Amino acid sequence: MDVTMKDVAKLAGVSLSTVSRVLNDSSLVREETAHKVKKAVKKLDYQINDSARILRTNTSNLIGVIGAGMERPFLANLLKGIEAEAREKGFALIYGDSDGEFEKEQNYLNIMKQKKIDGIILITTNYYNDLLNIVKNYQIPVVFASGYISDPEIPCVTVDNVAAAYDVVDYLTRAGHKEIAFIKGPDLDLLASQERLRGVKLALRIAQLPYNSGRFIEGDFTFESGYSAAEKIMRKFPKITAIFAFNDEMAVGAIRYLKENGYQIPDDIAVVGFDGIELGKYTLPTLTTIEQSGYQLGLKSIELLDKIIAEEELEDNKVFIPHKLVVRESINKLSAKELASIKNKEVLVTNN
Amino acid sequence: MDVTMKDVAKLAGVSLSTVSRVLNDSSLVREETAHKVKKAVKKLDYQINDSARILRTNTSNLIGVIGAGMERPFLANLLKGIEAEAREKGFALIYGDSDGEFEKEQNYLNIMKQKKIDGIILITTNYYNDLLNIVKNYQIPVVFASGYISDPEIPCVTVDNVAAAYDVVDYLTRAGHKEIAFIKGPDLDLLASQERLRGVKLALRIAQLPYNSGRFIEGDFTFESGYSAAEKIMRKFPKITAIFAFNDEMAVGAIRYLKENGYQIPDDIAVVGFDGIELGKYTLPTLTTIEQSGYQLGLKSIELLDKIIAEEELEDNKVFIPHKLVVRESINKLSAKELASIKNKEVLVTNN
DNA sequence: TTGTAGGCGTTATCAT
DNA sequence: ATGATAACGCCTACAA
Repeated sequence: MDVTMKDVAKLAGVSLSTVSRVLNDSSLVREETAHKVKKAVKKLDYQINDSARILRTNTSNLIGVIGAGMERPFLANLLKGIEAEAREKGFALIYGDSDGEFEKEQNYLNIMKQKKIDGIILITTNYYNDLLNIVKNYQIPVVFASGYISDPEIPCVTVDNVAAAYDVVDYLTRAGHKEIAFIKGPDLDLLASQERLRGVKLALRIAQLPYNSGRFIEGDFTFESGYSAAEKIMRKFPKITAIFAFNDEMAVGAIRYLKENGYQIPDDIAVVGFDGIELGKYTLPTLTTIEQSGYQLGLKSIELLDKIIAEEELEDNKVFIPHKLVVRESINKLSAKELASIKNKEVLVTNN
Repeated sequence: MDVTMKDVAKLAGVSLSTVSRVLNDSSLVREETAHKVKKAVKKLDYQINDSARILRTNTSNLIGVIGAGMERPFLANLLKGIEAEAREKGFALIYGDSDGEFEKEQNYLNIMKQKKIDGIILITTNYYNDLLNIVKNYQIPVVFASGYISDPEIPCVTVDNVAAAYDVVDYLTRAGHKEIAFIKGPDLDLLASQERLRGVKLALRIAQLPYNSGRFIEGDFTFESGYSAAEKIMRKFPKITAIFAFNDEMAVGAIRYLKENGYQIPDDIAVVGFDGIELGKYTLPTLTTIEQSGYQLGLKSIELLDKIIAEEELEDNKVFIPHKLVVRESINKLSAKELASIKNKEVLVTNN
């Protein structure tokens, strides 16, 4: 078997407890003794047995992450942010993908509980309401990182999807677009996509444009679904002048369809995405989009979770990360005057 | 504290060992007793304490994954494949990103050892030689999933990078391209990028074209590096007719530069990528590339690792996943006759 | 078929 | 300042 504290104690000529004290930097140990122990640790290349420690202390320095569709660039960066900040704070990560299925989510929740995780980050949108109950029951610190959770007990970190979607439509209408179609996310997505929908509706109402549910085509956040949604849109609504896709991949898929079929972007059709993934800077035309940082989202999620685990007082358990509309080639820019009218507009959208 | 086996035993009116037997489906337990126990388990919502089990059995059903740059679409899919197959086989995942830094890799290796992982998957290319030594020392089953490892003791799963890169250049030369430039990976990447380089050199030699190291521009697998590499290439080698980028993102970055500067693709410049990420089907022009499945790569890696953990006899500890050259709009297709000359060619490249 | 008891490697509570 | 000892929750001989 592996080297244990016992071996270290023997080599250093001290007792088990002393070794333990040294390893946990207890102050009540003579420097000389500590030195002996450390030497023995190094010599034997001793590694602590985490299971034994966890069994005894009931704290694991382990954070569980349950996600879905994490191969999407935005979410891949989210995971990267989570990992980096977790490492920084001394946590290791248990990672599971739920494919958006409730059963798998439950399953991972159980596994993670069995491993005595200190906290959990949920990046999942379909059955979050059902999850909420389980999670509350489990009494494990949790942070949602996939949208706004209205339950006041549940901490979450997210972009302000309503405001961001509002900004997009607001910009488009001020640029003169009256006939806009939308590629929304899956109806199963109860968070981000629904929130963006609300932002869109709000902006349409303010601009006194009609809300026509037929113009919202369902996609699933893939290139392919953006492509085929664009096809549907142009067939059903040939008079459309702008398309707002609820993520960048769908927007890129739509652009491919449009260009393939002879539409000029932005002159015939303006296209806007959401997320601000790197790709958007390298398409032709480059992609106008809502820029938000997945990495930042991940980082903030761990930060919040860490505070909850440490039982610190929270300022707020709802955290928003910044976003901004980045206007690139896929839409026509507003004139300076038109732009000013936006800058001065009153804040119409609040965070709920 | 949580519910333990003791509580279950008491409620079911049996002893601890009986409960343990039931939970591990030992055959030596009366069905009736088993039923009682299971009822108690359900009633109390008992969850095993994994740390205690691991401490006792010294096996964790935990697999460690150390990667770098996992936000790249190909690698994100690799992780997805790993996760799916690991779950299928009853493993949970500990995931760590090394940023390609040796120190972080070492660090995670230690952490994972402390957690008594059953095996480890390494997706890292920079210092793999240094890692090898540590890993061998640790005596933990390992699989490399990022390139061919020549050390016969070390299992790995990978695409045949040499053959694939050869295929690309072979196709280009037969299509008449004599002036080809390359966007390679980081020189620090000691695996995939180096192997592709070898495939390229081989094909150039066979085609009796000169090898000119100046025509290999270093990139880092990002869009941005592809863009700026293309810029360098066109400035230094205006007579170039084809660019082969060692991954799809760099190819897309290059395409953006070329189109932005008035080059027609493929007529002025042909462009080929590597990986076959989904995006390549939606660019304009669509991207010619080597298609390999990251998901499949992940799946096979776990499959192999699982066999090693179970101490099954291996057919081979070097596993190759399939690849194929997918010709899309970014290069001109070969005529049927030219194509035939490839199909009939003798296999010039072997797997080492 | 079931129960008893010892031990996995730590930490924490007592003494000393 | 250090050491002996009892848990933590589980598995597994061995005994019954």
